[in-house]
Amino acid sequence: MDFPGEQNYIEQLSIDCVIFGYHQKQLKVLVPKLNFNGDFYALPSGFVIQDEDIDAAADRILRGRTGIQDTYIDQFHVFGKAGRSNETFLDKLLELNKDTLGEKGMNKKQYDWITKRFVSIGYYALVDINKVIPKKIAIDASIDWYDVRELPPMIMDHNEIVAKALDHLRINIDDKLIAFKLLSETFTMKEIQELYETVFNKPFARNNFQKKILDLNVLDRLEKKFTGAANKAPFLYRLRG
Amino acid sequence: MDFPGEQNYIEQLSIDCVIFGYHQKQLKVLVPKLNFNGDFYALPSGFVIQDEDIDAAADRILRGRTGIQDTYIDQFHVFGKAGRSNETFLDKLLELNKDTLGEKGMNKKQYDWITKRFVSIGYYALVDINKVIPKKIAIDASIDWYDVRELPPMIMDHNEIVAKALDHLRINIDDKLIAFKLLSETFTMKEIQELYETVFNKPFARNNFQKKILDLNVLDRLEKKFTGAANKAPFLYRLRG
DNA sequence: TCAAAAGTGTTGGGCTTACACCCATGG
DNA sequence: CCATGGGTGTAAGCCCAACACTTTTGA
Repeated sequence: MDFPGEQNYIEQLSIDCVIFGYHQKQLKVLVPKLNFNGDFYALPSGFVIQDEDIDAAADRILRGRTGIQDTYIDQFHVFGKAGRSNETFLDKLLELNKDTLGEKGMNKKQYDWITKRFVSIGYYALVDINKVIPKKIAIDASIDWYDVRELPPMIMDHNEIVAKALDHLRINIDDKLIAFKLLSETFTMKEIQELYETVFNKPFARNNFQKKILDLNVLDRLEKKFTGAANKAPFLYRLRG
Repeated sequence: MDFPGEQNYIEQLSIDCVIFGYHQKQLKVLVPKLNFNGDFYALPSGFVIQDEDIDAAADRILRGRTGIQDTYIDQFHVFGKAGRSNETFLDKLLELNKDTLGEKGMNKKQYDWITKRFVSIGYYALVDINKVIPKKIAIDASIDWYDVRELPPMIMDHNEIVAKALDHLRINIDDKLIAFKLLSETFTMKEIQELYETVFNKPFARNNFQKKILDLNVLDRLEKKFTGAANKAPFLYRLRG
């Protein structure tokens, strides 16, 4: 969430980003907490500048919180119910922040702008969580990775947006070869499998899974990875190209 | 395309509808021609009223040109390139309609509103072409069904929008059981097959196709259809439920 | 009785799934 | 040499594509 200030944005149109990461068998979503009294969590969001492609706006929002670009990001759904507005949450926020609001610098004009009914384009991005140093922007009190199954209650319909993003991730993970975007540059077969098992919340047979992934013909097999464990060392792989 | 007049619409946000019909082995799209000098074709479009769901807006636009509601309609993509504006086409239109423009009633304020950069949500709908009597609205000179492969050049990126809608129709036709929406209430297996062959532009084996469709378990077999032809009469089917 | 088109059966190949076995590794 | 976990092979079953055959219809 951005306070629009004097920026030349398209009105009543926003972009919400569901940024997925993966770490220790958990699928994670990057969620900032707003820098106000009260526990307000909101997806990384923003608006579209007048002379900016919507995809570029989504990239910009992603980059603002992660520093990442050139990863997978795609629109997946438009959220446009009639009553879809920041007003409810913002009034609650204002109520809890009467005293400090002057400092934070939201004026009446901004309030009117931001509390209109909004149509939001949902984007989801997949990032290598190790490459990301989450960045707070002005309105963030904190920004952290949360397990997709243990998200805090977020403002508006943001929890639904994540649920729908996860649906689309599942649908597209095989067709668009996007799973690898969640892993480091090199990874073992077991790591891919655990990622799949996390995303789909079900086990896969080890041998058949390996066959399926290798049959995609998009991985290069690299050297073995010696961990020191008393067992056969797994190969490392890397996405080709 | 609608001239916004005094309506309370969301600015810079439009909805474009690709309305598919099917007739005589042709997949058709409903395209109005604008009531101005010059050959301006544009998809049925409109804007979102402030207190209206975007889905309701799409329904309203569909209903306005077809009278149809309660059919399949769904958003499929947002078109939001930075330079996406009516200005180029509208200036050409104005140039060709200098003399009559006063009558048509577009004023400067409306011109400014309509020529801004627009983000458009693409919807596609599937209708039973026999149930539709295409309706001209004020700005239409005519409205007709065109073979999806022989569309006239349309304004802005509308030809691309149709191409993308067709992609989504192909992707969803099996999963969402939407093909039947393009047929009359009762139909023969051959008619379904011809529809599929038209949509995918390739032949299907008759016996295997029948098996596949019946295995969906969504059709009721009705009485036979006697056409008077000197051959076995095919069964009629109807979508169950 | 015949041609045309609809309905149904059957076979083979490819892909997925389940089970089994072998191999590398460090203690 | 053993436990552990990784890599690979194989057979069964399912799905889909191709071919074949039968049935119905009106001339």
